[in-house]
Amino acid sequence: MSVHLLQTATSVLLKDPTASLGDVAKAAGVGRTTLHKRFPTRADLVRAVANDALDLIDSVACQVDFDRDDAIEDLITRLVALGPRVEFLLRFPGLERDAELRTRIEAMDRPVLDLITRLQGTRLRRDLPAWWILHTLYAGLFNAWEAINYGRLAPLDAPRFVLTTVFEGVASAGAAQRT
Amino acid sequence: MSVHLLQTATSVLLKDPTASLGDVAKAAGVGRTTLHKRFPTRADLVRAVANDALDLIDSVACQVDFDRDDAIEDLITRLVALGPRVEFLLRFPGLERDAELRTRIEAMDRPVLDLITRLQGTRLRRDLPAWWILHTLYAGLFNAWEAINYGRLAPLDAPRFVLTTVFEGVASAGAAQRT
DNA sequence: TAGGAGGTGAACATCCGTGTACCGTTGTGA
DNA sequence: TCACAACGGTACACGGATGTTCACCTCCTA
Repeated sequence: MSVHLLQTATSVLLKDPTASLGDVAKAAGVGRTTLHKRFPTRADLVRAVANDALDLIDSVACQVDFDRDDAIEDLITRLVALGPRVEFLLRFPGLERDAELRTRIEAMDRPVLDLITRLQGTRLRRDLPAWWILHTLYAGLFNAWEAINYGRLAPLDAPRFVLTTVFEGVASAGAAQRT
Repeated sequence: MSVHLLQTATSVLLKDPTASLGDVAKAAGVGRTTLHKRFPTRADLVRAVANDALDLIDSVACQVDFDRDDAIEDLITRLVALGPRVEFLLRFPGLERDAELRTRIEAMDRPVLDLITRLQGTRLRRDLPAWWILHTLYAGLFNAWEAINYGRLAPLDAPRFVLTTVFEGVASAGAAQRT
C-alpha cells in the first residue's frame, strides 16, 4: 500500500507543511514505526513524495505530443486532473533546496518552455518572456486545484477555466484593449 | 526599529515558514530575548507580521477610488509595489486558522470582489465567476513578486506584465480564439 | 507446522525550538 | 552623577518531534 501512503502524505503535508510524522502515519492508517521503516527520515519521506509527483508528471508528459500546436491544451487538461499530488511539488516550501529534485523540476519545465518559445511565433504573444508564460500556466493550475479543493469549482469545469483565463484573459472580448 | 524587525521577519518566514525564532532574530540583527520581549510567542509574531501586511494593504486600498472603472489597474499597480510583505499574507500556511485574520482578509477582498462583479457588466467577462477573476489577479501578483525576488523581472516592468497577462491573456492578439 | 516477512505498539534516548529568568552593558535624561 | 529603560547574552526548564530498539502479532508459504 505504498502508493496510498504517499498520496496521504501528500495531502497531509500540503495542508500543513509542519505536520508531524505521527500525524502522517495516523492519517495513512499506519503505525509510525512502519512509516520510519519505509522512510527512515522526514527528508526521505518528503523526497519520496516529490519524486512520486515527478513520476506522475513524467507519465503524463510522455503521452503529450509536444510537436502539435495544441499540446499546451492537452498538457493543461491532463495536469489539472492530477490535482494535489502535483500541487505539492510546486508549493511545498524548501523543496528546491534539494539539488536532485531541482534538476528534475528543471527537466520537467524544459519541454514546456521549448513549446512555448516555439508557439510564440504563432499562437502566443511575443511581448512576454517564455518563463513568464510558463509561470502563468502554473498559476492557473494552482487556482484550479485550490478551488476544487475548497469545493468551489467542479473538476470537469477546471480545464476550461484555466485555458480560457490563461489564453484569453479575464477582460471581456468586446471591451476596448487596455493601453 | 520595530518596522524593520517586522519586514525582516516577513522575508525570513516567507522563505522558510519553519524558520526558528533564533533565525528571525539573527536575520534582524537582534537578540532572541529582545524578540521575545516584543512578541512573547511565535504566534504573536506571525500575527503581527500578518496584521502589518493588512495595515499596508489598507493604507493602499484607501487611496484607490473603487468607483472608477480603472480601479483595478490602479490597485494592482500599487499592490505590486508592496512586494513580499503582502505575499506573506496570502502564502503563509495556516494563517487562515486565525479567526481574526480570516475576517480581515475577507474584509480586504470584499471591495475588490464588488468591483469585479460591477465590471463584469462591461469590461470583464461574465462567463467566469468573480472569485475566479480575483484569484487570477492574486496569482498574477504572486508571479510578479516571485520573479522580482529571483531577479528575473524588473520591478518597473511588473505592473505591465501582470495587467497584460491577467486582462488579455498570453495568446497573441491575432491568433484564432480557442474553442 | 515451522519459519520468515511485514506490520504494530510501547518504551527510550535525543535533539531542537520555545519560553523564562537573571545579569551585565549601554545610553539617555533628570 | 544617578536612575531608569532598553537591549543583548547566558543559562535553564519544558515539550514535542524524531529516530531507534524490542517484543509481539499475523499472514503467507515451504
